[in-house]
Amino acid sequence: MTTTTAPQGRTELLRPDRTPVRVLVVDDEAPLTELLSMALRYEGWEVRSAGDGAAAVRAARDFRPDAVVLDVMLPDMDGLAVLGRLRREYADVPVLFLTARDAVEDRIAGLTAGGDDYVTKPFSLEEVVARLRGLIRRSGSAVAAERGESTLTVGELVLDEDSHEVWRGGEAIHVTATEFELLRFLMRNPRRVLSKAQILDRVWNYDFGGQANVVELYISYLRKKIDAGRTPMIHTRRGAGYLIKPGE
Amino acid sequence: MTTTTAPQGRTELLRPDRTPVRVLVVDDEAPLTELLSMALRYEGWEVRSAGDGAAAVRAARDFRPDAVVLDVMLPDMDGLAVLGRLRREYADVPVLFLTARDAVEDRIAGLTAGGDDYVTKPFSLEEVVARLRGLIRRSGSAVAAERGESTLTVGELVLDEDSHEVWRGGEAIHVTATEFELLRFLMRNPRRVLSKAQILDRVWNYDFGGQANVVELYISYLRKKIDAGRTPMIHTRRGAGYLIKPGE
DNA sequence: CCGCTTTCTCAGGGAATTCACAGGAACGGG
DNA sequence: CCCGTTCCTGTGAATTCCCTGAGAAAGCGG
Repeated sequence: MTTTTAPQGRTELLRPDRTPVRVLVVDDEAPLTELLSMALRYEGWEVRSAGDGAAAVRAARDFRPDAVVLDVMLPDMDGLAVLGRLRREYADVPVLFLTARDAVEDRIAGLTAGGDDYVTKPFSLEEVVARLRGLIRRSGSAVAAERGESTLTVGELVLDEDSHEVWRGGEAIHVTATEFELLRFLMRNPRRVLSKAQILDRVWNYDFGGQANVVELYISYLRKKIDAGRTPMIHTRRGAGYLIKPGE
Repeated sequence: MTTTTAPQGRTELLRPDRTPVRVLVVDDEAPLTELLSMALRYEGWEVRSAGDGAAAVRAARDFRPDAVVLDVMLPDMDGLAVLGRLRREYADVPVLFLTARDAVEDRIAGLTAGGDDYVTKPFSLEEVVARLRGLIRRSGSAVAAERGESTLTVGELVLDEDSHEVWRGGEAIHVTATEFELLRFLMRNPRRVLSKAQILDRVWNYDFGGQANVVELYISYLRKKIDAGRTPMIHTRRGAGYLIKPGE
């Protein structure tokens, strides 16, 4: 697990009064709450967590979160009931739902109606963070410290989180879903070495049980697409990890 | 699964004093009220809700809505009675009726004579939002922040929300009701990936319990009509969803 | 009531993607 | 310069994801 602490500067989100964005995490599986809290704090956000619906409602009342991460399955009450309660006293807070993959079809119906969003378990932290950022950005409860629209830029490399498109120097590059998430993670941490363990933690689902060399493999894929011929932007720091930076 | 929909700026409606449009939702089924409120708030509107006729009249009195969504079947009094009361003290407010599909069509016909409109249950959120927009726009109680008329345009593709007509580069294209709503949703979010779940949520009726691959099917239909031969505007982002954008 | 349109399910086929494995290359310490 | 370690990448197989034809069911207009 990751232990770094510095938040990303580039697209940092802040509340209008320049204090950190506040996020409430509601899930009954403690390890998961822990994992999420760490990842969100890493974003520079203030995090509070609750293990059941009642606690969630209480927490919301005095914490006044800017966004909520809510497991649809809770021990005491249905996630939907919690949602109802939250919305009653706190109408506009955007919610990111967590749900089991196979529950999607039926229970999710209507959840994303209000502009909310959801992620299926098991998820990757990058996914959760990206979605949450989107929700907060769009809810208008936060102010983008810099107007970054929905794109990340590193040198001549541009990645659009809305359209899932990538360009290098104007030329469009096709990337697969996994490649996209890996590249997004790299680009959100330009010039910073990311270890393979860190990458696995953030980009792959938290229950991924495969070989650690998938990271090497996908770095290799990305290089073929991003760096092919040109001056390399993706660099290896032997024994440490990988980093991306502008090519010259 | 991806991204959420963002509030559409393009055709945003505001009151003459630049405050948000106000909508009163009257229905006795709480989950439905919830769903509607979420979707309407997401449009940037201010929403108040009431569970029965008496509450509705009371709410209208101090909320002064610009439009009302009114279930024709209410526990305490007939929707018609509510309408009467509302109209007595608040003559011009446009009303969108909600009615069961098999309800007597002629009674409704009379109701909508005055420029009101109705939607049958179960409805899709896209449908309700579109109708409500139409009502508000026509009632003159709101001012279009930008003059968007009633058409959506993406590249050479034009969709008229009033007449339900579609053209690509001048050539008229016939689309069915479902195809129209899907296309409208895509066009309201150009260049943004919409997940199949999101599309199901907004375009299909809220009680649709079918296979998620209807979305694939209807995308396929639309492509045959919109993209046939020409440069494609509808794109698949494998593992993420679909998006529409100008074809060059 | 009949025929046409529209909506939707089902299932097969095809293609893109993910991932394991393994041999070879590159690196760095001694 | 040698050797162990770390990293790179080709091959191929399994899996997932997507597309679409065929046809049943439901709706609509006359």
